[in-house]
Amino acid sequence: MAKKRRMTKQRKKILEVLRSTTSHPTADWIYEQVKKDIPNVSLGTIYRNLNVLREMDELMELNYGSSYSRFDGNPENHYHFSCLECGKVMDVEMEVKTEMNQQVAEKIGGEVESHRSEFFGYCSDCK
Amino acid sequence: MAKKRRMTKQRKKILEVLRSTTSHPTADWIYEQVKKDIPNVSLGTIYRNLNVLREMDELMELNYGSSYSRFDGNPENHYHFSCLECGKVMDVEMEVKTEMNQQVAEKIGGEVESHRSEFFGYCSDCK
DNA sequence: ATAGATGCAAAGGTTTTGCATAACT
DNA sequence: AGTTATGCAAAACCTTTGCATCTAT
Repeated sequence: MAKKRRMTKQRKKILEVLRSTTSHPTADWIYEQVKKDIPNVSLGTIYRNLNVLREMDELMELNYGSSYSRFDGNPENHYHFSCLECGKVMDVEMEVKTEMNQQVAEKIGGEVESHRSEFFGYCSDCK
Repeated sequence: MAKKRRMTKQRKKILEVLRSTTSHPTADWIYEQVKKDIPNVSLGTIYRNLNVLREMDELMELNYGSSYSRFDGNPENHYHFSCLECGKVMDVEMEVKTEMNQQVAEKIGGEVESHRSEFFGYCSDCK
């Protein structure tokens, strides 16, 4: 059976930070924000909680190209756009094409639960 | 101007390994294969060449979730399926929906050059 | 001849972990 | 009380890099 989860002040604050931005922050940025409230929080705690929260489907982990992950506090499935110039990652407000899942399931002869898409190009500032 | 590239035996062998499989191998797996022919090849050379080959658009780098990259010797844009049970990554033989790029460009007010999609679920062996 | 590539080993940056202690429920 | 989480620091992990040497063109 699943483990019981406690809502510690660290975990609560991490979620709060994630929910209050649409900037898809890195673990380190989250660490810096949480430290403002809980000065002696450790990076290990940030990583442990990000993993727990991902298992709880409270966030999405993104990793496109860069050597570090970014985290998205919006657990609803949605698409992302990544600027090739400035590296910014933004949400795309477009409905997810779930019908593609069925098409792929037929192609591979398996079951498809979800998909993710990332778009690459130049944002309005950089183009 | 772009650098001149040499076709060393290491680079040639790495490409050969990549082209001869559809298994989306890791750098380490490629290293093991190349070592069979060139026993004293170094991992650094594998990584350097994978980066060069990516710049030359001879391969695609994939990084979904896991902590290490996988490489795809098929440089044509195509979709991938990743099995949540066994971790296998396979190509999806379906045409890329390029019309989505334009839709996203309008949403974000920028330019979109490409997109990639990964489908998640259970393959025919695991479902 | 010479710019580009290699091998080796060390360094790099991100993420995970062991352990003793603290704190939710 | 009991078990889950934290802080700290060390370790793990994948990838990159410096440097002397080699090699493709």
